[in-house]
Amino acid sequence: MFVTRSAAIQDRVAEAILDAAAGLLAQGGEPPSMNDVAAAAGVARATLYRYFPTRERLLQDLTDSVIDSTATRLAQADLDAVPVAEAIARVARVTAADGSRYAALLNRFGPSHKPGYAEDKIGMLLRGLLQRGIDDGTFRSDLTLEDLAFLLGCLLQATARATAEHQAGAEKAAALVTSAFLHGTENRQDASAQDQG
Amino acid sequence: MFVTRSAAIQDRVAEAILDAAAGLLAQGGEPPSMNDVAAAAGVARATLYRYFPTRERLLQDLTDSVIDSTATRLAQADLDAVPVAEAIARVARVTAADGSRYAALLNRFGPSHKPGYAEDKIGMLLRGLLQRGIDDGTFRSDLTLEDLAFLLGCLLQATARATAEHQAGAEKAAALVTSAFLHGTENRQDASAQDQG
Amino acid sequence: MFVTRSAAIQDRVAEAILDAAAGLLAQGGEPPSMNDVAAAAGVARATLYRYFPTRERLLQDLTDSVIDSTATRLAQADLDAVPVAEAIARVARVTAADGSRYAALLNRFGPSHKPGYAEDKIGMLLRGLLQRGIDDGTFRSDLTLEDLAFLLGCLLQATARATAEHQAGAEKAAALVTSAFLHGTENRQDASAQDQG
Amino acid sequence: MFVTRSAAIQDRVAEAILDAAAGLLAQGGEPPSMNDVAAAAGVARATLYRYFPTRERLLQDLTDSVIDSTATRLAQADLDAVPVAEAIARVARVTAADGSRYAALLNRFGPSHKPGYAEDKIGMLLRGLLQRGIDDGTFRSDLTLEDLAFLLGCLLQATARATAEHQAGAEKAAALVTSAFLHGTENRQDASAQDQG
DNA sequence: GATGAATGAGCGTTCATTCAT
DNA sequence: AATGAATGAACGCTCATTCAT
Repeated sequence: MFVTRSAAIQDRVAEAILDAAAGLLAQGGEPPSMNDVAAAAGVARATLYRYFPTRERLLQDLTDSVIDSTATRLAQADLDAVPVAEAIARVARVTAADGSRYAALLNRFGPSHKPGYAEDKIGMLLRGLLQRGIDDGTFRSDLTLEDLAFLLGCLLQATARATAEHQAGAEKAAALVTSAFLHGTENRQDASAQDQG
Repeated sequence: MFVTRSAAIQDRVAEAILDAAAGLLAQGGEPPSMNDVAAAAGVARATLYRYFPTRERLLQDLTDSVIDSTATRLAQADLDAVPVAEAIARVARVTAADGSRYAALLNRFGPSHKPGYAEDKIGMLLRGLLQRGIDDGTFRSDLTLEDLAFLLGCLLQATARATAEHQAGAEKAAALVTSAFLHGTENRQDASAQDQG
Repeated sequence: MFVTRSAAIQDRVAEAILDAAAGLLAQGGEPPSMNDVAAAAGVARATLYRYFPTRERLLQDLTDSVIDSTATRLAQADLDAVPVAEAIARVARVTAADGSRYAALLNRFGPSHKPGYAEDKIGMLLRGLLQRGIDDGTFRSDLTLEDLAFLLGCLLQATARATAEHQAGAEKAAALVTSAFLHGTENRQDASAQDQG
Repeated sequence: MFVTRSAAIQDRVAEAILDAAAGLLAQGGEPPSMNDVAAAAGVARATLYRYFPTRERLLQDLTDSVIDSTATRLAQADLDAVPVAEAIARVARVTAADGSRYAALLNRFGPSHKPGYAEDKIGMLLRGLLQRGIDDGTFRSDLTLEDLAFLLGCLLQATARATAEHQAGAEKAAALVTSAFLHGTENRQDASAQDQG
C-alpha cells in the first residue's frame, strides 16, 4: 500500500518535472539549465537529480515521452484499416502536428539520444505499413524496404523540424511531403489519385 | 606588403583554429571546450578569444566556412550546363559528400546559427535551378517554387545528416534522394528515365 | 537546533576562509589569488565564492573581522575605569599589538574599504575617551574633539603600520606615541607624570 | 649629438608617461591599468614597457619623482635659516600641500616600493633638522633622534594621507600636526609660544 | 526521500608581460 | 626604437553533478 502510494507520488513528481522541462524547452531560447528545470518544477536541484540522475537522462526520458505520445496517436489512427496511401497521409499529419515537440528536442540537443523502445515502436509501425505497400504494389518494386524507410524517415523528420519552427505550416507541409513521397515512390501501373487532403 | 603579410598570418591562424575546431567536432563525443580548441590549434586561450570573441562566434564562423566550401563546390559543378534532372543529382552528391561536415555541426548545435551570406548563396543557387525546372516543364506545375525548395531542402538536409552518421552510404543516399525527388515532382508528360546512378 | 548547527558550520567555514586569507596576507609578498585563498582554506574556489562573492567582499569582511577583534580587546581594557592618560596608553598598546594585522591589510589594499560598523565601534569608543579627557581637563582647551581625534587617529594608524613592518618595536612604538600624544595635548596646569611604561 | 637628442626625446617620453600615470592616479577610483597609462600617454603598450619594464618599476619611478619634487621644495624652504620650530612648521606645510600626491600613491599601492635615493634625501634633511633641535635644546632630552624621526615621520605621513582624502584641510592639518609634535617633544625649560599658524 | 551545501570544470574577460617584426 | 600580436594567470561567474544530513 505504502509502496504503491509512494510510487504514485513518484510518478507524479517525475511527470511534473518532465512537464516543466517540456514547457521550458517549448519557450525556445537557450536550453534550460537543470536549475531552471528544478525551479520550474518546484523541487530542489538535488531532488531533480534523484529522479533523473543526469541531464542526458532527463532529455532522453523527455524525448521518449514525447515519442511515446506520438506513437500512441499513430496507434489510434487505424492505419491498418485504410489504403497505404491514406495511411501515409495520416502519418504525415500526425508527425507534423505532434512531432514538432520532438523536433524541438532534436534541434536543441542533437540526435545524441540512443533510440529507446518508444522510437522503435514508431519504426516498427512504419515498417509494417511500408511492407504492406510493397506487398500490395503501391510502391515501385525497385525500392527496398530500407530505401522506403530512409526516405519516409527523412521526410517526416524534416517535416517535424520545419513545423517546429513555423508552427503555422504544419498541415501544408504534411500534404506536401505526402504528395512527394507517394509520387516519388509510386508504382506507375496504378494511376490512383494520390491527392493531398 | 607588410600589411598583406600580417593579414595573411592572421588568416592562417584563424584558419588553423577553425581546422582544429572542425577536427575536434568531427571526433564526435562531447562538444570540445574552448580550452581544447585552443590547445588543438596550438595557441593560447587568450589568443583564441582574440580571433573568436565567443564560443558562439567560433561555431558561427565554422559553420559559415563549411557552408562556403560546399557553395564553392556547387558553383564548380556547372549546374547551368546540364539538364535540371542531372543538376539535381549533382547537388545531391555534393551535399552527401560535403554536407556531412555541416550536418555534424547542426547535430551538435542545432540550427541556432543565423544563416549568413554563405547559406544564402546556396539557397539562391538552388532556387535558380528549381526555377529553371519549373520553366522548362521538368516539374509538376502544381508545385510552387516554395514547395519545391522546401522538399529539396528537407531531402538534402536529411541526406547530409544521414551521411554524417554512416559515412559509407553517401553515394547511395544521394541517388535515392535524387530519384525520389525527381519522381515525386516530375511532370508526367515526359517519361524520361530518371534512374538513379 | 538543526538550523543552529548548520549555521554554526557555515560560520566555521567562513572563519576558516578568513583565517586562511589572513595567514596568506601576513606572509607578505604579492596579494594572494582567490585560488590560493581557497586552497589554503581547504575548500573549492566555487565554495569560496559562495561565501565571499567577490574579492573585494572578502577583503572587506576580513578587515571588519580584524577591526572587530581589536574593538573587542579595547572593550575589555576597562578604559572607563582608569584616568584618561592611562586609557590612552592602553589604547596605544592594544593598537600596536593587535592593529598590525589591520595595517597589513591597509598596506596591501589601501583605505578603499568603506568603514563598517566595526570601525565605527572603535571610533565611538575613542571619541568617548577623548571627550572625557576634554571634560576633566586632561587636554588643552584649545583643541577640539575633532582635532584630538585626528591626531590620535594619525598616531595610532602610523603605529599600527610601523608595527606591522617591524613586529619587534610594538611596545616601544606604543610608549613613544602615548608620550608624544599626551605631552602634545596636555593641559599644562596639571603636571602629572605621563611617563612611558 | 644624435645620442644626445635621442636621450632628450627619451626623457620627454618617459616624463609624458609619468605625467599621464600621475594624472590617472589623481583621478582616484581604481588603479589604472598599464593599458590606460599607455593610452593616456599616447604610446603603445609595448613602448610603455620599453621605458618602464614593470608595473612596479613605473610606480617606483613615479613615487621617486613625486618625492623628488617634495624634496626640492623642502630644499628651497631655507630650513637652516630659521629656528627649528619654524622649520618643522614649514616641513609640515610642504608635506600637507605636496605630499598628497605621494600619499595617493601609497594609498593605492602600499609601501611596497623600496625607498630610493629621493626618499633618503628627505630623510637626511629631516634628520639634520631634528639633530639641530636636539643640539639646541628644542626637544626633550629623553627622546633620541630615532624617536623623533619616528614620531615626525608618523605625523607627516598621516598628514599627507589625510590631505589626500580631503584636499581642503591641508593647512589646518599641518598646523595641528606641527603644534602637537612640538608640544609633544618640547623641552619644558623654554616656554616659547609654539602656536599654530 | 528531500534538501542545502560543496565541487570541479568551463566560460568570457582583463591584465601584466613578452615576442617577432 | 616602436609596435601589434601573443601569452599565461587570475577574476567573477554559471552549471551539472555529488555529498552529508
